[in-house]
Amino acid sequence: MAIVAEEDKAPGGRRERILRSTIEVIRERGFAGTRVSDIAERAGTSQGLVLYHFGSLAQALSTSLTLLEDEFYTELDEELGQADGPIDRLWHMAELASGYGPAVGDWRLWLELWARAMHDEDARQARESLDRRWRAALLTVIVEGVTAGDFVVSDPARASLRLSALMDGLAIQLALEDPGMTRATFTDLWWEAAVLELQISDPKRHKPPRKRAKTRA
Amino acid sequence: MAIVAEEDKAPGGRRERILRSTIEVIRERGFAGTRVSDIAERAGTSQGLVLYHFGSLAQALSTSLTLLEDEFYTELDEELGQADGPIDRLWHMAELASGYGPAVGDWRLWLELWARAMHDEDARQARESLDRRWRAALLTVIVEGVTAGDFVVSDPARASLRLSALMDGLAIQLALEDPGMTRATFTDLWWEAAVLELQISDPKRHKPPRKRAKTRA
DNA sequence: CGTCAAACTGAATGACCATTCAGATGCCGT
DNA sequence: ACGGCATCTGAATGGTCATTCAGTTTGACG
Repeated sequence: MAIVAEEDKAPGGRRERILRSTIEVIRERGFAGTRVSDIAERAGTSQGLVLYHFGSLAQALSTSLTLLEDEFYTELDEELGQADGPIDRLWHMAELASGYGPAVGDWRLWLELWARAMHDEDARQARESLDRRWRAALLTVIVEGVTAGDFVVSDPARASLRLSALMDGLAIQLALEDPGMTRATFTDLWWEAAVLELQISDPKRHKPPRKRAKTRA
Repeated sequence: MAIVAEEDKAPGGRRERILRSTIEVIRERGFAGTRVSDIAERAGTSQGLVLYHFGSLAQALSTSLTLLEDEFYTELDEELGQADGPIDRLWHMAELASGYGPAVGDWRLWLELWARAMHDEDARQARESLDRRWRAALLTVIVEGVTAGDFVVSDPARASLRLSALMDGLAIQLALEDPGMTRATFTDLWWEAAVLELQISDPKRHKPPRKRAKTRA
């Protein structure tokens, strides 16, 4: 009889489980604080297996980054698909970024990634790719809105660059739990800037009701 | 005859020298990559001395943070004292942040600090204090400008929060050497946002000539 | 000079960890 | 039932540090 721990629910088997655990540990302890033994313990396996699958801790860390990218992309597409119309989609992005989903708004992980990107090539690429993707999504929404006549901007690229930078900046305070910064303040401040920057003429439909509240892992 | 290495120019003796070296090493290798031996080597002393003065690596790291704070404050006051009038002062802050001076615009160090702040109490306090100070300075300038009639803002606190967040966000790209982000773009994008946010009516005196170009350490 | 404390050194010491390894254990095809 | 391969384990192994320590140098002060 094969012994199957009840934790083994997730598809993908042990290997993927280890990757997920790796991300969780990084989130909690940071890249620098992540040990092979932490990962193994979290995944419910032996240290040996982690190394068996990934060869080294460094490899395990960077492989987990690509899993993170996948989840980011998936979440982004999925969530943006639900909104219709530029204004709605823009609002949805603000919510996502404020920590709504499991991957996109996971700012503690983001801070870790930024710091690591300065010293590690894989991290550098991962963050650049993630960032590019996010900014592209924002740009798309903006262009869409301009076409539809909802937004008025002279330079959409500039606007998306600035609005995404603003998000990052606000996110730092959010991640660091700065007194005076909450998810609500985050979306509030950002949305106000967006309204200004994009000259949103009809921002009446501001706060559509939230949908699900679950958070994976 | 006392042997004085020519490096010993800096006042404050060995102890302070070690702290400076510590900051330099953190800047280059990050908190996680900083070893006692790196610090000792950089400072031209033995490992033993580092521990003699600070007791532990962790203590050396956090003590160096307070030196960093001091330099930050000094630089900020000094630089802001040079500008006159709110618009000028605001522009000066943009320049400072873009990496003009040695401490304030040292964004790689900032990213390191943010990441460490999530796991280390001393770092958390240092960054919060630094951040508070910076935002307070910005707020002061804004209020000054409102009083003088140069700016028009309904909520100065909100404005300063948003403008400093934007700086942080742009700074990330600068620190990470994102293609398409330079010091010039940084000040450009930020200034444009400031003009919009503060309704600067007379932004004619945009780019006063730079002064000195030297960089400490 | 001589003494004493502070500053300083460099060679142990020992802890912590990634990595290796010798071997279980399960599984699949025959 | 059996060979063979992938998966998996836990106990070594060894390297990399922070930290300790026994002792040397320096400088101030009598």
